[in-house]
Amino acid sequence: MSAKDSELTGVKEIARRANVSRGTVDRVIHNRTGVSQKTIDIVNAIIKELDYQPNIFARSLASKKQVVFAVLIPGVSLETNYWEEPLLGITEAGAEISPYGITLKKYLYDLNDKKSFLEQIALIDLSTVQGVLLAPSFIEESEHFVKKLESRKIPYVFINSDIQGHDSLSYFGPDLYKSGYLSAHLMKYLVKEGEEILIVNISKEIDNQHHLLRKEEGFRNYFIDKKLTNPILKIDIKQTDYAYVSKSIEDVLQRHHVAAVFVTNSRVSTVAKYLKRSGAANRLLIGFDYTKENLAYLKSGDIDFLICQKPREQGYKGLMALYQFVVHAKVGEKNNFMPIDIITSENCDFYIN
Amino acid sequence: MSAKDSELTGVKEIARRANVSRGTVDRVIHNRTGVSQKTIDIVNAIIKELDYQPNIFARSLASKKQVVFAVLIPGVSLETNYWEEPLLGITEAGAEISPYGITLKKYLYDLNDKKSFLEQIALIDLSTVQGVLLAPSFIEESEHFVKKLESRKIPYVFINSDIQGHDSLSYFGPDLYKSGYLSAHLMKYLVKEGEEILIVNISKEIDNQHHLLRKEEGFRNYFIDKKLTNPILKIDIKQTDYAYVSKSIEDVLQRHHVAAVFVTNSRVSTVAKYLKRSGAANRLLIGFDYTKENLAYLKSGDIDFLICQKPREQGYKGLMALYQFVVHAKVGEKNNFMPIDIITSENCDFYIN
DNA sequence: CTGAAAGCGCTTACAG
DNA sequence: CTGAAAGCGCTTACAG
Repeated sequence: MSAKDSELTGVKEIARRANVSRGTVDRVIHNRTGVSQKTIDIVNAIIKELDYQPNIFARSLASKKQVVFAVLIPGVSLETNYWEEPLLGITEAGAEISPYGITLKKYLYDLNDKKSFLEQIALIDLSTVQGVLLAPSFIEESEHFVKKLESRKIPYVFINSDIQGHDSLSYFGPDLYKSGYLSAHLMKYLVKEGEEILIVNISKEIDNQHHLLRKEEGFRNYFIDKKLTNPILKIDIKQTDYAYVSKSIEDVLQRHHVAAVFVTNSRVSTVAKYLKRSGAANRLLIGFDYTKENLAYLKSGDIDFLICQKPREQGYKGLMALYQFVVHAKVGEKNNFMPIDIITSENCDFYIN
Repeated sequence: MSAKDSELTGVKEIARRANVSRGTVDRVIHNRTGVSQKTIDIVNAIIKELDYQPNIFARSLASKKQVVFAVLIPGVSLETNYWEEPLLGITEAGAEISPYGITLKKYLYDLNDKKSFLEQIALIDLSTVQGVLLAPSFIEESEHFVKKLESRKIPYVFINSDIQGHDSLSYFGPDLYKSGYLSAHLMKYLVKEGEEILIVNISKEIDNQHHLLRKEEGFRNYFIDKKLTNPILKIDIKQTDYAYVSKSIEDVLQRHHVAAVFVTNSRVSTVAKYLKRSGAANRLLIGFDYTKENLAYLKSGDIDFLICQKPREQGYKGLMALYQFVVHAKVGEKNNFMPIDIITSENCDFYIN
């Protein structure tokens, strides 16, 4: 009956048309070895002609293969609980896709310790992993790692910060440059002409590619673009403990009359603590991220603005993108910049990451 | 071999233990008729004991049933493109779950026309629908409709506004009361003691259960809670065209010295237009939603604050909740209140719904 | 009220 | 390099 035309799809039909067995079609579909080039070409032509879409239910049912994704991000540190949020998003997405046979393996490193990053990488058995979600905090080491992934054709997604020039599936995170630029825009409202502004980078690992520097660049360029004349000072603080940070800030403040401070990451609470204790809290203070400590200082008025970029959503969407690609062969946008939220003491109670 | 212990799961094992056929187990699982109570009890006991989780791949593969969800929301109207956003979120979620055999049928009604709501409902063939996502804009009519859904055991999810006391699967949308309350909190910063404030409700269909009134209530209660003495006026405008709205506002402004205006929905742009034209734009103005028109008036300074509540996310998450329930039998949170975003001319460029 | 058999669209050994 | 057969865990008729 011609009604059977509607069945003209699927592996069986491809096999029929190509005059081969279903097993051979399967081999071609999965690029397995042991098929003559001639057969490969014939089968592929038919696949294309039919616009064949595999039935993922049947596929998953038949191949009892588990899909494993490795997640490589910082753990929560003493100084900041920022990474709680991305992890929550990742866990949420993981729960959603677990019915489809996806398993997550989490590798948490210490943001203050490059060695721990390498250690965690060493723990990942790439032969058992179908995709990687990672925050490439240490540029050089990350580049080395993703090259290894590329050579094994394991897809990977960046979150939180990006490394250009690599073959990542996609990126979910802030537009670092723009978030610095927006911070400067806010700053403009807060300082008067000619008043001095201090940029503070706090991280044990500031090399010349560090993502904090992208924010700084955006910040500075706003002032250049708008032809503003405020002097901009900056310090790189390479220890993260309170004693060291406060000492560093103190040094600058003694020598300069600083009206406003811009801290390029979530460690702004450490600065707020110092300003408050030293009685210098009337200085304006802008920083990043909705951590517990930052929130407290925001509410007490010691931090004026926090810039937030949906850390939870970064994790959620990053993992989903990996899933869509690996399971459904769907490729989404490569660069996915999160909205830049401005949090003040007025709306912070209503903010959800 | 005892290694086979690991297979002790699935329909086959249940059937073996219950001494019945797999067909009978299937009947019990799906509450189909034609099984003796005794058999039902035995099988259910074993299901519970085994904590049986059906394999959704096998299920979908075997039962070629398509799942259809009906989506009942307002279409874009002349006065506001607000509903573009929820629809985008719904479409996005729909694309994600379409590989799992889910189809969407969209029924768009006119927010200004109760009749169109009923007409769209009449178009929905409930016998072909496994779930409904709806914005219950007209309370009474919605209640009638969801009662019908309940009697047919069709699950449904509310977005944008909620109706209490019904058996909805869940709600995704603003906490209306709180968004009014927050608006008042903002308002407090903007007006001086004793200055008059005007509340404006604009809708063709304001009955005494209308969701705009919940926002008004929140707004008023803030002033009561904080013991603020500002006189609060209010008008209900039951036509949405510019001529009518402007006339209504004009009437009030001539008789009262109003310092600030609070419009309880996205039609704030109509008010902004009037205030601007009449040269009264120095009055403070707060309203709702990130529509094209509102954005323009926000940028020009005629609207001071917009309250937004993630319309796209409402649609996306609402549909996903329906999917999780119908396909995976997963029940999520019942009440899902969206974050309340405050948009100003400063951060509006970075806001994404 | 119940069972036996076929089938959903793939993949996986195994045999050649 | 290729094919025939069995099987993944369910559901669907059909027969009784």
